Amino acid sequence: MFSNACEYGLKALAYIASRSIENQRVKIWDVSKYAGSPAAFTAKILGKLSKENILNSYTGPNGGFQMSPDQLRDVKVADVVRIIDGDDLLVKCIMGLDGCNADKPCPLHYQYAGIKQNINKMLTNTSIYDLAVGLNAGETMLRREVK
Amino acid sequence: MFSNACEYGLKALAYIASRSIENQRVKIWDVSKYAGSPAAFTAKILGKLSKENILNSYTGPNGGFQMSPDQLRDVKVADVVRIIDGDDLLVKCIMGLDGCNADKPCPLHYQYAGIKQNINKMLTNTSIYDLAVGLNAGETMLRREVK
DNA sequence: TTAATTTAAGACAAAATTATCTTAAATATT
DNA sequence: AATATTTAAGATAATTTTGTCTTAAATTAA
Repeated sequence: MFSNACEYGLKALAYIASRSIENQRVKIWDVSKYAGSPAAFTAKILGKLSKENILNSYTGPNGGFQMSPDQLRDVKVADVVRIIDGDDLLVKCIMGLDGCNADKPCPLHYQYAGIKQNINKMLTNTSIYDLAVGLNAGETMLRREVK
Repeated sequence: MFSNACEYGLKALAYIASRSIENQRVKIWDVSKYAGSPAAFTAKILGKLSKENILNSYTGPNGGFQMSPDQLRDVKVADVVRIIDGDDLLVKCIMGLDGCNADKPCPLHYQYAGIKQNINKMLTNTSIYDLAVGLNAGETMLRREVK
């Protein structure tokens, strides 16, 4: 479904958002620790997302990563998936048939059509903020336990 | 969703099944041509599937690939996906959270639960035969046009 | 201005995936 | 038996993904 990079990116953002809601800026080691993702690799992913205005990064002491209220409000899971994995998951035919549609369907087209629609809904309707609130409420988690 | 290898495998099987229904055995070049997949790579995938009794292969003149009536009846898309891609798609957490469940859910758990269930249904309820009948009826296709 | 902290950027490397090519084995036909 | 046909198996290679390491740049504080 998602690539490792995308999973890391979403988990990192969920954590950063959960702290941003509390007006906290977090460092890459914190992110790595709480999201359970390799620090250097996650840093590279966050750099890419930062360039795309998904979150903000700051160098120097008191630096780190943070999401603005605007970003918390606007960024959807779909935006992150598109940046990291491209839009295959949102648009591609499940059998890889180029130009698959209701007129020229692949053999799985109709079985998959509803699922694809629901995946699109999930990705476009869920914001990073939505991922974060459950974390802060202790209702959801990013890893089994924090070392 | 599926790997390239899995897409090739499913398309190849759909074509082989469509010919097997007509009691025809097909050669790898035919498969490659009609499924639009690289021949040598597809052959390797079919070799693996053949070992797992998804279809039968025959060497020599009049050789090729064919599915038996039993295989046509019994083989589900899920079987093929499991052999080629493993069972991640059927069981894994969308965020990669180890041990994600309703008690310890990842932030996307509830949004994804229904989708995951529907993916499982699609894969376990659809047989390779189902993929083939639409092809023979001219209702579905495996590639834009055959060169 | 110097030193410490933190992310940025890119080189480097390991592993997985995708793909091709060559040789071997099996089978059928003559 | 010899030959042609076809898949099997494994070597090889290219590409992508995953991941680390080093150095640079930015920022803060003393």
